[in-house]
Amino acid sequence: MEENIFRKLLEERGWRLTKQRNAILQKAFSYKGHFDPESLYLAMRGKGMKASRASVYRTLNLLCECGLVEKVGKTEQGTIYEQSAGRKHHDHMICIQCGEIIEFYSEKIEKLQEKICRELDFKGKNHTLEIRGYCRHCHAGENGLEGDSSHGY
Amino acid sequence: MEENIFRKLLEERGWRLTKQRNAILQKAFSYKGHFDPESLYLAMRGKGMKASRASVYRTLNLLCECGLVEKVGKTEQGTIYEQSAGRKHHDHMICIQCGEIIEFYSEKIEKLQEKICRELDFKGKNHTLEIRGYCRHCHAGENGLEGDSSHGY
DNA sequence: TCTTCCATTGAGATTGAGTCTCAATATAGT
DNA sequence: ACTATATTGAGACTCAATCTCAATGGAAGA
Ligand SMILES: [Zn+2]
Ligand SMILES: [Zn+2]
Ligand SMILES: [Zn+2]
Ligand SMILES: [Zn+2]
Repeated sequence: MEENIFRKLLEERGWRLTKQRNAILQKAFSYKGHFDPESLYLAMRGKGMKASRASVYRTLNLLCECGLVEKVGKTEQGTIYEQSAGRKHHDHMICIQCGEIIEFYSEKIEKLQEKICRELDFKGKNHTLEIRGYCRHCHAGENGLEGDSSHGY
Repeated sequence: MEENIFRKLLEERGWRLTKQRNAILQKAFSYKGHFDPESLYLAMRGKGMKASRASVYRTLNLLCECGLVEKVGKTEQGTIYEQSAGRKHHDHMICIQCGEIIEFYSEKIEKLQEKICRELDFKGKNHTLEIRGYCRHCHAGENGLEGDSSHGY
C-alpha cells in the first residue's frame, strides 16, 4: 500500500513520515484523476489536515521520486500530476467546435511508442496524445474538400 | 511565402505589418528547429531589429493563430515553439531533466490514428504526441527498478 | 499640410507557479 | 533534560508571461 512505499523511501534517507507528509499523500491519492499542486494545497486547508505550500511541493517531489505519483505535463495552470497506480491510461480527442472530449486507447499505438523509445534510447515516463478535430455531430453536413492530408491531418 | 500569410491575417483584422512584427517573423523563421520566446527576444537585441518582450509574445501568438508557428510544449525553461510552415509533421520526446527535444515520426502511428478516427467517426485535423521522460544522457546510471510498464508509461 | 482616429509599441507593473531562506519547532537518541 | 538533526511554514524571491497605459505612428480625410 502506498503509505508503506513512501515510508520506505523516507527510511532509506533517515527521514520521517510526518503528519503533513502523510496528509499530502492521502490527499493526492484521494484524487481519481489528474490534479495540480495548488488545488491540492487549497483543498487541504479546509480539513483538519494543514500543510504549507512549500511542504506540498516538497512532498509531491518525494512522491514522484518513489513512483507513487507522476508529473503528467505542464499547462497554463501549472504542472499536472496523477497517481501512477490508479487510472487506466488513455488518450484524447477534442472537438474544436463543441469541445467534446472523447477518450480512446490503442494498444498498438502504445506499443509503437515503446518501440520508438527503445530505438532512440529514450526512457519514456508518460505521454499525451491529443487529436483535435470535429466530432461526429460537428462534421455532419460537409462537402468533402478540406485538403491537406499531406502530413498528419 | 510566410510574410504573405501573416499579412493576410493582419489585413483580415484591419491591422498592419509593422517593422517589429516583421522582424519577429523573420527571426522566428531563422531558426531551423525549436526556439523559445526569451531567446528570440534576446537574440534580436543585437541586430538592427529591436522589439520589446511584450511585442515578441504578442506576435508569437499571432503567428500561432495563422499556423506559421506552433507551440511544441512547456518545459522548465518556458514554452517551446517551432515554425510549422513547410516542415514535415513530426512528434516529440522531451527530456524532463535536461530539456532536450527529440523529434520522431512514425508512419504506423499516424495511420493508426487515422484508423481510430474513422472508427469513432471523428474528423481529425491535427494532433500532438508528446512523450516525456529521460534522454540517453539523463538516464545513464540507474539501478533498474522502475517496474510498472502496466499501463503506457 | 493639418487633424483626427486608432492600432501599436514598450517600459514597467503585475500575476502566478514554483523555489529558497531561515528562524522556530518537533523528534529521536543519549 | 540536553543535543543534534529533521521539518515546517511564512514570506522573500525568481522567472515566464501578461497587462497597463502613456506615448508614438501611420492612414484617411478635411
Ligand atoms: Zn497513450
Ligand atoms: Zn481523460
Ligand atoms: Zn504525429
Ligand atoms: Zn519539432
